[in-house]
Amino acid sequence: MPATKQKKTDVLIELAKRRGIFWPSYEIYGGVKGLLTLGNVGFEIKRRLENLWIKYFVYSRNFQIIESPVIGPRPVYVASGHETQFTDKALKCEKCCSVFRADHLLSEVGINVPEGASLEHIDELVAHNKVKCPNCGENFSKAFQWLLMFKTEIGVGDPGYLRPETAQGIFTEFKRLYVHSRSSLPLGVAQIGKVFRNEVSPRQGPIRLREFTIMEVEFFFDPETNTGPLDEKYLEETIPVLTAEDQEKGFSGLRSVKVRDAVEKGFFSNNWIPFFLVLTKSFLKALGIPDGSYRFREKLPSERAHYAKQLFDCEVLLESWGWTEVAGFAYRTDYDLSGHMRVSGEDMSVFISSTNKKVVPHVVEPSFGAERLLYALLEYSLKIEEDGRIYLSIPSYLSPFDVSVFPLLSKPDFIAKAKEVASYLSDFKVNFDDSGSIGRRYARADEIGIPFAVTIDHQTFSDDTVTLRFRDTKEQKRISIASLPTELARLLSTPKPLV
RNA sequence: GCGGCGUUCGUCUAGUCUGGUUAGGACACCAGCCUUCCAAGCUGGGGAUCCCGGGUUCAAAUCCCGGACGCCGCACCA
Repeated sequence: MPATKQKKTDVLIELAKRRGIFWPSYEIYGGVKGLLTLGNVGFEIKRRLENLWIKYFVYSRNFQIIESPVIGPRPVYVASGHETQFTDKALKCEKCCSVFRADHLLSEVGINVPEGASLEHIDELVAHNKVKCPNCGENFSKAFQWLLMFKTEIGVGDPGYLRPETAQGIFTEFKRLYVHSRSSLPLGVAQIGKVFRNEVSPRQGPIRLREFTIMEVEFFFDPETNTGPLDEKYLEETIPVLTAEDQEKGFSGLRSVKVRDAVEKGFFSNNWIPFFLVLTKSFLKALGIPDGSYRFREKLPSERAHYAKQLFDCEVLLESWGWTEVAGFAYRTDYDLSGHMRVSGEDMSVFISSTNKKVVPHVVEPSFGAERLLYALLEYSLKIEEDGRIYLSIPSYLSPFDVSVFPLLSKPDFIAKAKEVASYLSDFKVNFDDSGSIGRRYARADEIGIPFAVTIDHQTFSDDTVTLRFRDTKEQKRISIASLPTELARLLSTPKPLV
């Protein structure tokens, strides 16, 4: 089948394996669902995507950014509510091995399971009511915890968990972080790192992973005094929204909402959420994800995480997986800090001088999935032309190399000169390639999205000029070697956030 | 986890139904020649535990059983 007729997803997954963007991990042992290895190319694109996120969500707001441990002791996830909320009690049939959620199964046969019922209590209910497997009618083995967090042991015998979100590593350090920001609110603290979720049955290839990278900000504020930004430029922005109300009426598209109107109508539970939505809009633009291809969907009460009072997902439209969550925006109120106060006994409240009150700060959390954004970026940059040419039209500042340097001919004098130019450009990440023909080298570079190519040709030897080729148009211009650094720096500069 | 379908060089695949040569091809890759700008050509080369384990058979990529992984539905997705 010609590439032009194939699904983008298939072309992209094939390209990803072939050229070192990403592939399933542990293939020599048969592979493990939901685990992915990023190759040389994928690693660099993801790292640049993370750096761009930091520029937008950390540096531009003067937030802190920290790195906390991946492993947490059990009390952290007792306080956060994950140990009870992120766990299901399950029953497994002794004969056919079907697994059921205990509370769902028992309530289906008319038995009410109290919140937080122990495993022993569930076993008693099953035995007393003679509940059998609905598949084959056999007995169940003892009820067990179906834990969506990966459990581990710290030292000998101390239970711990791999974090399912980076947030708790910020909440637990809040007292110190607050001091570091001169004991003042509002305060934003960001973190980028791996998180772990033991999904029952991950599907959707690179989209649903058991281990992935979260980029998130915990934004602490006093709901009484820090009511959110009100500058004109921000209020005049529009954002694509699908409201809970629309969804209940069966509407599934998006509507463009002016921030000022939504704020005046009190649509958002606080004014920081729309601020982060507008910032996200400008971030997605910098990733090359076009308007109309993403929306902010308000989650229905039944879909919300246990900690969230209001929750929006940012969803990007993908060819194979439809509207796909790439970011979440949660109003976590004082749920987490209060939880840690209760369990640890530490006071997490702060004193607000203007109101003369002690408050536990409230939190708004924008949280992004890096691998999903990477995938969306790749899918939207993948171009498949009629003649079979495949290239990634990645924004220059996110590409895996800054520039290629090629000799026009694979002859010693051309190669030596090309190496000299490559080393002159050592402030950039250079892809040097002298194998095959020049056309082949351009094609290879285009395929992984390298935006510019410098070619040493015959004229170079007489006047120290080279050709500079542009990936998307294949056009070339002649430029002196001496002016390359300045010109490349200009072409590779990153855009700035809208707000 | 359940049901259906699938898994063969780096990639895509032929072969499997109907067991029987050194598992064939295309593209990619490497070396050399050629080459004054877009995957050209010529010559040569390296590449496959046929997903894994077990069984049937004189003989298994091929048939049977179990498992892993993938896709599609169901369930699950704080």
